[in-house]
Amino acid sequence: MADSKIENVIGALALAFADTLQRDAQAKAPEPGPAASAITLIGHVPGLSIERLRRALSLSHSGTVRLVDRLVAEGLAARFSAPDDHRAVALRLTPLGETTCSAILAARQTGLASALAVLSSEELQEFGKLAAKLLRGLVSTEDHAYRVCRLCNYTACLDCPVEAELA
Amino acid sequence: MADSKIENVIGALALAFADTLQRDAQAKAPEPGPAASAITLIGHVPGLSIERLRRALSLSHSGTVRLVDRLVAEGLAARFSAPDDHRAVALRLTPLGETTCSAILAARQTGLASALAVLSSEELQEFGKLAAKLLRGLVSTEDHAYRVCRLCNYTACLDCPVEAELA
DNA sequence: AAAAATATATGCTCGGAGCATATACATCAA
DNA sequence: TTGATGTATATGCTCCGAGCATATATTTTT
Repeated sequence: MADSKIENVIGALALAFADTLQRDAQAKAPEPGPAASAITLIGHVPGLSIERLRRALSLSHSGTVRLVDRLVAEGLAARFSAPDDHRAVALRLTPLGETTCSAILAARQTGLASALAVLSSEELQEFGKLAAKLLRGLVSTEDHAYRVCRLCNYTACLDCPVEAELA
Repeated sequence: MADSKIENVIGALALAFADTLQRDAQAKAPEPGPAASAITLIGHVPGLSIERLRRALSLSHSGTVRLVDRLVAEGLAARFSAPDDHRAVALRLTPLGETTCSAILAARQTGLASALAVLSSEELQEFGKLAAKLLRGLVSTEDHAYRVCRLCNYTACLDCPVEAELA
């Protein structure tokens, strides 16, 4: 099999996976777009600032502020003043936000698992090993790491290759 | 390695790959969003109708019509009446559109190749084999196939697993 | 031939996203 | 301490893509 063909197949698979991942996640979010990622990120990093969120989501500053406005209006998140830097906002999920976050992660997990079900256990292990190697090669900065892991279920990702690469 | 962790890693990798893929592709397109996919799809399927394009891009009808309006206004595509169905529009790329299409595919290819460079040749073969198996399991309808392959370089994808699955 | 379905086009409105700007706080220099 | 610069957040303004509802043309079905 020629390399260019392999690259094509991998690219198509990545698009397909990312599509279903985002579709499943967004279906449980209050609105389409980056809201689902914002919720899971805040859920994983309580006290996250708007600026870090902005970089993780690759949005403009005002876009991020408005997104947070909407999340707060929906009762999913709340603003606190950051203890260490009084300019910054510390974002946290409300109990309702936590529930939504769990629903998003569960939906994402279900979709992924069913897409991977065609692989045998050995194949899944092998695929995961190579995926981890690729992931380590991709992530360089902390901002990029937040971006890549924006829909991850962190409780399931102890010993994450992204963290390993940054450390 | 627990399955849930493997799924997490694979999901993150898919997001990361899809991100760079779309970023690289959109950088060569006249506008962000689905324009890059529209151009490569029309490039691969000359005579494509707006309705098929709509389904491949998961847009509304009016959104697709307006997108095509813009592509035509930019001189990248042209509308013809379809020979078999006089209701339908047959879309084709102009020479300028072909150039843009090639640039998009080349940028996508470059980004993918560099992301995959950390794998050895054997690992790449193995990863591609498993990716092809996953892809075959994912694609069911022809519309979905167009969607999955919306940024593929079709000339590099002879004997594509998606086509194999549909046949 | 009439009715239903399909493909495209367009007026209208909504809402998310960015730009420019304003304010508050932090940090560094003198 | 004070002043200057940089950083974090907020908001008025505008633009533009996206969907809804509707209209028209063509094909298919009855």
